[in-house]
Formats: sequence, structure tokens, C-alpha cells
Amino acid sequence: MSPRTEEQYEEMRVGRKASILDAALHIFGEEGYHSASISKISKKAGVSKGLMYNYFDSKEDLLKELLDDVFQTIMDSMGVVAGEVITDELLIKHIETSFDVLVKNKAQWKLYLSMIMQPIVMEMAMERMLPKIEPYLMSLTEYFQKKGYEDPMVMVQYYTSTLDGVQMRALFDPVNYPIEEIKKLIIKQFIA
Amino acid sequence: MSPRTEEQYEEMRVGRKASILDAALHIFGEEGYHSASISKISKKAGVSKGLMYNYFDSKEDLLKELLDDVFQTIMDSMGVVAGEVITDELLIKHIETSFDVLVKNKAQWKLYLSMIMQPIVMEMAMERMLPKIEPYLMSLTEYFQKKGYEDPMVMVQYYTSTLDGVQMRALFDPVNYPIEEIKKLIIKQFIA
Amino acid sequence: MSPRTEEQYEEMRVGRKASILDAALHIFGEEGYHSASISKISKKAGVSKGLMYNYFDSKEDLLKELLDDVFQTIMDSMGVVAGEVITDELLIKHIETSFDVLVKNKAQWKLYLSMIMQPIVMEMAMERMLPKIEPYLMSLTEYFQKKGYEDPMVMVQYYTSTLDGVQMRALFDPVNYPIEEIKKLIIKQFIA
Amino acid sequence: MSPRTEEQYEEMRVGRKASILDAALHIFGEEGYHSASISKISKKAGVSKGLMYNYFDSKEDLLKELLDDVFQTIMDSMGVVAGEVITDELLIKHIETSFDVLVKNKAQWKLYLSMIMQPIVMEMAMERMLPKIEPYLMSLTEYFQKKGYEDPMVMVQYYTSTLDGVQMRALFDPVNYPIEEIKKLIIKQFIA
DNA sequence: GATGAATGAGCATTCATTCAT
DNA sequence: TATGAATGAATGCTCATTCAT
Repeated sequence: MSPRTEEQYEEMRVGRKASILDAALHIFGEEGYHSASISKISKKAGVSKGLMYNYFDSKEDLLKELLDDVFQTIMDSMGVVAGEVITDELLIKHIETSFDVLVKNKAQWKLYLSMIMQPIVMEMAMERMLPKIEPYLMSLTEYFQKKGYEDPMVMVQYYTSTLDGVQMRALFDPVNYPIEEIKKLIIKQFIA
Repeated sequence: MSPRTEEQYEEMRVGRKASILDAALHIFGEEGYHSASISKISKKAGVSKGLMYNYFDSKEDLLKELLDDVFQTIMDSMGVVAGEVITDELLIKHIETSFDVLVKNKAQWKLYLSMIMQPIVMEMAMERMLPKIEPYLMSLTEYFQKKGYEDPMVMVQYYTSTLDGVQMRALFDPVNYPIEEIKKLIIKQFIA
Repeated sequence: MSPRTEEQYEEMRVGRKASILDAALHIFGEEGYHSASISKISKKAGVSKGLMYNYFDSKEDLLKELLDDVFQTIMDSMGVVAGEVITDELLIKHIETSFDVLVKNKAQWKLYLSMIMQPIVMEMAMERMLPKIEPYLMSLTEYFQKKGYEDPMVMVQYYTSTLDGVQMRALFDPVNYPIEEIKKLIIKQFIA
Repeated sequence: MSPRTEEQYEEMRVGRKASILDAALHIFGEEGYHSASISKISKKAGVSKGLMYNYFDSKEDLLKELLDDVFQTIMDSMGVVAGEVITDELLIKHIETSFDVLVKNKAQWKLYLSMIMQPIVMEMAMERMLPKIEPYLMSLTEYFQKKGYEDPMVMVQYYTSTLDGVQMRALFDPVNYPIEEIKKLIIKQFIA
């Protein structure tokens, strides 16, 4: 009856969706959410404007799915495992891989950061990401507690703020930013 | 036959321009650059849409001038003096006032940060701001050099990155962020 | 090698067509022609979008066939027989059944009326329906002639206009409209 | 200060608004609400698409204002006065002028009727029109009561239904419909 | 015959910018 | 100088229709 099997259709859909998300990643990243137009994204994805709405309900929905995707990619490649006890070696590894990932997935990070700054996008993004990041923050708190810090939760805030600031800078001026040296300073400060 | 003197006109112009910039600051800050409309800004400023173009060439130009303005305000209120030698006490004062300013001029900082994150705006902004900030960075470099750091320029980068990250966080979650404790940690780390 | 006989295929076609028409009747009736989408109709009919075009040339064609169908249903259920001589009893029966049908087939009538009012649809509909209704109008003319009216054709127009108006009202305000009383008034006026 | 006085602007606005409403009347009337496009209406009104939204909030708002307008025009030209006691002569005059108006303001009636038939438009229209028509229905009820009818409210319904039906027909087949003869029949039936 | 992915023209709406006055 | 009416290009989105399979 069916001219294509269900699997064939599914495959097509997955491929298309991925190519739309990829196009969106770059256009959103380069131009920001509002300036990016569905038209441009669809052109970059090699797809008609109309088809976009076969895969995503709206421009906003496209952004949401993209952010989920991007966030997942970042978390995955950092090798963060929920519930894992963090040791010095592990934290160093996390820092190092996070910078590697930053360099490799520049587009994703850029999107992530620039999206996070748009007030309206911000809330949406936070809502979706916080639950995923929470367990890691817990593990970090325990880590700083074991290290003997008086107020480990503040240390977690300080540590993550520092990382955010450094990564932001590294991202927007990748050529001149002394990423390796800074990495060492972070490790020295928070671990050794 | 001239009902107003040249100076009076000039005063009007300055006042009007200021009220437009003020309106723009709040509207841009609340809604973001793209969502904010010239129409709304002109209404808030109590000026006709058409007149806006007498003071600013375009919406983008309005943003540029506003960013200059905002940046100047931030620098001024931090009491940074070009060429001044930085001592421990002075740097502590800078840090403290920068956080005070952050809290007091939240709208400005927020605009500044959210604008800065828009990739395209970014370049534009950097181009205009770097020259103004450069002397201060030089003073900071000397400061860290005197403190005996091996690579004072890297320390400047690290220090400013940390501040950026912390301020960003403080801005977007002002209620929960432990701003006072973090301030102490920064001082302890970079000064004492 | 033929898994189904010609007749079986024909049966399938008829059944499918009927279910599409039925779905269209309800969707058009509820949402109006323009707001109703082929997609929704096909889903309701349990048929793929593409297949619709195997049965109907276009959305407009679907409407045409549906109107024919609806009209036929209405005529059939009123028990109008072409060429039949109309007596008082028969006319009363026609009036009563027409109101019964109205109540029972509300969706059809509503579609019929709302379609008929769309200026462009109007012409199309009239063109197709007039030939089918003509014989009945002839019989009605004879009826009023026998009753001694000077201008029986005008009476037919008046009678059918009255029915149209009453039915329209009954349809759009079925709860409050005093349908039984009005029925009596019509009978009294045109028959007794 | 002002290049045009407030009155001049007001005049311009009124004129423009009228010409847009006029264009909308004809396009809506010919094509129905959904098929009519803002683009077409603006073209017919000799106005840019964008300007439409300077005068009306949305397509729906345009329809609402138009229906109010149309309804007012119809009521006005029929010379219906709220609270007036209806006599035989007055009712005859109303009937006659209503048919005159029908012929003169064909576009308005057509719009009114075709709008009224669109289910969704229907409710909106009714909501706005019923309050305006109510007083007249009261007067009619009194009229039929004085004439000795047992159930005057039903008579009002019957009378108005008949008029609706006749007017609808007259509107959609103005050439062949025996409007004058029917008018006499109505008067004979409900008044004399 | 049957599917649903894909197209593209069309829609209502917004808004920076221009311009007659 | 100052106004706000006017423009028109662009946007997100919808949907009848087509077509490879």
C-alpha cells in the first residue's frame, strides 16, 4: 500500500530535520534570533520555506529544539556523568575538554551564549537547561565541600561564573585570547 | 525676528537628544533591539517619529550612539582615570564601585551585555569601546607586573574575564546571586 | 493475479468517496469553506492527502460534488416526486417534512445555506440546482393556479421566499425560533 | 510647530478611512470575507497595504467597523425611529423604503447577508446588531398586538423571516424577481 | 492505487524610513 | 523645525497541489 516504508520516511525526516537544525545553528549564531529569517535558514538548508513547518511548529519552536540539541551536544562531549563523584583529575579533565569542545563546536557555543543574553530567550533557555545541569552543580558543591571550603555553594557560583566569563571571551576573540595560559590559571586557582 | 537664540536651540537639541537616548535605553533594554520599534521609542520620548531622523540617521545609528553613551556612563561612574597608577586600595575601590554601579544602572548594563552578545553588534561595539578601555588595561598590566606576576597581560585577561562572568551572572539572576561573597573572593584572589 | 475484482474496486471507490464527502460536509459545515483545510478533511476521512486528488480534481470540485450530494439528500428526504400533482395534503406534508429534515440534517442545511451566500459559490450552485428544482416549481405553479390565484408564478416565488427566510432563521437560532407556530402560520396562509 | 493643523489631519483621516471602507464593502461583498485579501482592498482603495493598518487594527477589525457602518446606513435610510409607535401607514412606508434601499444599496445588503451566513462572522455581527434592532422589534410586537393577533411575538418573527427571505431572493436574482408584486402580497398579508 | 514529503504562491501583519506640508 | 500619514519591503506562516516512490 505504502510507496515507502515507515522506516524510509523516518530516515528522510531525520536527515532533513538535522540539516535544518544545522542551518539554523549557523544562521542564528551569526545573525541572532531576530535577524535570522526562516527564509534564509530554509535556503541554507536547501529546503523550501513551507517544509520548515513540516518539521517545526514555528520559528520559536525551531529555536527551542535547536537549543536542546546544542546543549545536549555540549554536555555529551564534556563527558559529564550525572551523579558521578568529582575528583581533582576529573575536574581538570572537565575543564580541559570544555575548552576543547569550545574550540571544536564554536558555532554551538556562540549560539548558546548569544541566545542566553537575549532577555526573552533567556528565560526559555534557562527553564529547559537548568534541570539538566542541576545534578552537575550538586556534584561540584560536594567537591568544594570536600576541599574544605567554608561556603561550597558560593564557590560553585564563583567557579562557573569564571568559566562563563573566560569562555565568552575565548569565543569572541579566539585569535588573541591566551586560552592555554588561562586554563592553567583556572586549574591552579580552583583545584591545586 | 529670531524667537530663540542659537544657544537656546542648541540646548533644546541636546535635551531632546538626551530624552530620545533615555527612551531608547529603556525600550531597547526591555524588549531587545529588534523588537523595539522606533514608533514606541519616539512616543516614550515625546517626540514625533519623523523628528527622530533629525537626530539619528537610522535605528542602527541610534543604537551606536546609545552604546557609546552607556559605556561612557559606566566608565565615568566607576571613577576610572586614564593614566592613574593602580594601587591595591584603588583596585578594590574599582571592584566595589563596579558592583555598585551594576546594581544601580542595571538597565544600562543589561543593554550593554545583551547588545554585546549579538554577533554583528559585537564587532561594532568592540571597535568603538576598545580605544576607550585600552589605557585602563595598560594600568592594570602594570599593577599585576608590580605584584610580581610572570605574565601580567594574561592576568589582566583573566581578571577581566572573571569580572565579566560574575557581572553577567549577577545581572541575570540578581536575586539569588551571592554578590557580596563573590566580591570578597575576587578581592582575595587578585589583590590580597 | 488480480487480487480484487473490478466490482470490489468500484465498491471501494464509492465507499471512500462517500467517506471523504462525509468528512468534508462536517468540516466545511463547522469551519466554512475557506478555513477548512484539505489536510484536516483527509485526516477525518482516514485517507491520505494525495489520494483526495484521485477522487476530486480540486478543493472547489470537492465542494461542488458535495453541494450536489447535499441538495440531492435534501430533495430525496422531502419526498418530492417530479411531475406529481400537488394537493393540499401533499403540500402540507412537504412543509412538515421539510422542517423535520431541517432539524435532522442541520449540518447539510447549514452548509447549503452558508455556501449559497458566498457570492461566487452562489452562481455555481444555482446553475447546478435550478434544473433539479424546476419541475417541482412547475407543479407548485399549477397548485396555486388551481387555488384560483391571479398570478400563480408570483405566488410560487412568494411561497418559496417565505420558506427560505423561515428556514434560514430556524437554522441559525434553533433554540428560540418558534418553529411549530410558524409552520402553522405558513400552512394557514398558503393552503387553508 | 505643526505642519498641518489637527483638523487637517482629521479630515485626511476621515476621507481615507471612508475610501478604505468603501473598497472593503465591494471586495468583501463580491468575494466574501476569507477570499478577499487586504492587498486587493488596499489596491482598490488606492492606498498602500501598510496604510490599512494605520486605520484598522486587523482584517477582522476592518470587517467589524464595516458591518457597523453598513448596518447604520441601512437603518438610517429606512427611517426607523426608536420608540415610535407603528401604524399601518408607517409599516407600509417601512416596507416600501426597505425595498427601495435594497435596490439602491445593493452592495451593502449583499455584504450584510453574505456575512451573516458565515458561521463565525455571524456571531460577531449579531452581537453588534441585535441591540440596535431590538427597540424596533418591540414596536413591531406592539403593532401586531393591537391588530389583535393572539401571539404577536411569533408574528414578528414570521414577518421578519418573510422579509428576510424575500430580500435575499430579490438581492440574488434582481432581474427576474417580481419585487413589486411580492411587495403588494406582503402588505396584503400582514397589514390590510 | 496510495503515501506524505515537498513546493511555492499567497496571506496578514509589521516597521524603518520618507516626505508633503 | 516638526508632524504623522504614507510607503513598501520583509516577515512568519498556511495550504492547495504535485510528485517521486
